[in-house]
Amino acid sequence: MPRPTIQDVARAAGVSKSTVSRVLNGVEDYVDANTRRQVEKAIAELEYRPNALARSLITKRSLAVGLLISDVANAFYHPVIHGVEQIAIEAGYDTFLCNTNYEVERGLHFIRSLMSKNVDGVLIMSSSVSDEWIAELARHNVPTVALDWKPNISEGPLGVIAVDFAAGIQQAVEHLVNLGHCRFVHVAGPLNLPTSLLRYEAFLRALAWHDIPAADVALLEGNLQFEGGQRVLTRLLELSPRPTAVFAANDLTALGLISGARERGLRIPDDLSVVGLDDIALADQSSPPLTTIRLPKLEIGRSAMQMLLTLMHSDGAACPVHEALVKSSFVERQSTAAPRS
Amino acid sequence: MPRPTIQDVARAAGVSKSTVSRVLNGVEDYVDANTRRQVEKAIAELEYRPNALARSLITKRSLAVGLLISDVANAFYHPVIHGVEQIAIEAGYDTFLCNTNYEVERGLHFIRSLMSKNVDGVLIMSSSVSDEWIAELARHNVPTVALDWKPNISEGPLGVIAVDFAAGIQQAVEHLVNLGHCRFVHVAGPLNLPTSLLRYEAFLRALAWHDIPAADVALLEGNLQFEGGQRVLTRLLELSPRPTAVFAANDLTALGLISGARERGLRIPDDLSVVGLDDIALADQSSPPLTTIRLPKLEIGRSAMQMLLTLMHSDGAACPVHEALVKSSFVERQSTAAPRS
DNA sequence: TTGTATGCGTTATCAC
DNA sequence: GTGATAACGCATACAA
Repeated sequence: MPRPTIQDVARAAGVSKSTVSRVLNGVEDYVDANTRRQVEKAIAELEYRPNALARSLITKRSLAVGLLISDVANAFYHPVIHGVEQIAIEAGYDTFLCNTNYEVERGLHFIRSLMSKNVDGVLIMSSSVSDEWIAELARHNVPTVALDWKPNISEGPLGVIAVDFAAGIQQAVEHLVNLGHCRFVHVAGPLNLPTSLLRYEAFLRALAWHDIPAADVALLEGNLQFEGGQRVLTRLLELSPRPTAVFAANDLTALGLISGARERGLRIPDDLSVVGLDDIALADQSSPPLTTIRLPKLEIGRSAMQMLLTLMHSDGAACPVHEALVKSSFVERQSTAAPRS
Repeated sequence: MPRPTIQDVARAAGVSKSTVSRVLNGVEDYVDANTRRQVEKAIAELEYRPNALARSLITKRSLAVGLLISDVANAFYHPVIHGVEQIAIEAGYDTFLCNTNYEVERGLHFIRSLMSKNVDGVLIMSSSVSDEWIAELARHNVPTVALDWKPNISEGPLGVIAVDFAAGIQQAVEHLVNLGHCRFVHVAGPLNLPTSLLRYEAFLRALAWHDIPAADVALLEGNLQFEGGQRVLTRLLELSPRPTAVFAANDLTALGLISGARERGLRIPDDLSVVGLDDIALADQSSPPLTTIRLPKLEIGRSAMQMLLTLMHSDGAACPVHEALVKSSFVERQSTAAPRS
């Protein structure tokens, strides 16, 4: 037996489809109390549920949004996802979670799939935003909010959650310099991502402020993942002179570095100070607990979804690109100490 | 400008909708090579993408499946999700990932939402499967595969991935007994879940095999989460006589126990041996690395999706409930040792 | 207050 | 090979 349709309900209640439709969406549309009860009874008995496809085919809205992230296994996204879902559920929206797996191609596939399913908006919380994604969405006028993306468009249903890394990085650098460090490395994310360079430059600026020249800071490329950190440690050890402090583009990389260091018998923080970025849950459970720069992850998720709601509801009005700024802050734990030498 | 429809393409190519539809789904349906190129050109120029809603409204298939899990933040699910997506993508299916947040109500909401979106099947990889969910899906004939669920129905488009905990638990118990332990605790998941009792009973049976009476093994209730493990440690310490070894229902709980123990100055494994279950990625990065029982997580995801494909394609044929068994195995690391006393 | 008719964007069943 | 035309399940303008 196939699922009952609105027609079946109408028959069972002895009314027409439109009447059923009215009690279904019944806001202000007056329908007689008696017939309403008839219809509700029929709905309950048949366990009727409206077909969301048919409905959104005609209303042009699906009460659903897409949420793209790079990797569910990356703990950074967990509070973000949670924050998004909090607001979404409150507002009656379903969220489709899509794992891009750090692949541009995969993300594009999801975006097309989401659009073909008429989602009302898309959240791109992936650290590896592709301009191509945004372009595709903008061209089709789909409300979109992206995390940490430099808008090169100034108009449309677009929003950006910008992260002010500078503040936290400043404090971290001050901390390291005060400890007496003077040879640094930055292990960046993939260098083709704009955000990778932004973090690196903020690091350089903060160091310059303390009269440390760019020449004293090496740059290595990681992949924002744990095993990337492990791997890159080998190359870090080949650096000469050996750096005493490393700033990783994210906590996962930092934890990978620590793990790799331990395997080689190095002691953290005595032989190497490590600073991460994100402050994922793991950061203070690791050993040693990770000194890091905290991003307000739950808030990022919440305000992104909030902003998306605004965009979706300000239907069509040609608005400028929305922007929100969230701040970072420094968290001192035990993966940093004065250099030994 | 709204998204172009099949009609727009037809006009642009100077043909009818039907022809466009043919090249779209073009299997072996003969369409003149010339007109085909005309149509493809128009499609490319308009960047036309078929509306998945309208399509599945008539085909009754959406090429999408729902994937319910308890919590994206629980690392156990990451390889499972990955495995599901591997097979799904291969087969051309999209997956909708839904976070039940360990709440029955939320899961039910998702299931209804998925059904109303005409998903072709549902995967319930949540550790807290509700019979109500399965009933709802079965009643509407939606192909479903559940993890670790005791079927009380014998027919329908249903599949079960059963986990053989016994083997791994046996080995773990043997390991502990050989070390000289004789006073045990089990920190279970929520006791209203059937799977919680199954693990507990398997533990008791394995101990009985070594002539350890049920009286010597205490039972505490956790919640399968890290902080639950931390919390329950307090109650563990109040036990008298103090147990020397604890078997946790999952790794998260075990890691929470270890974290709680460390806070109170206990040393693991000297003061307390801890065995987990799952073997999540974190397990061998923790300190000390966690002795645990490994579940083949990727395989669980892969075979679940594989089974779902089978169910979805064996359309309507009244088949018995499919069942697959995956095995557990013991992994010795460093959170277990001989008791001190 | 309720019913009828039309259309959303597809695929499917016919004719041609 | 190709083009009308009828569904699919629903919402909605309009008529009653």
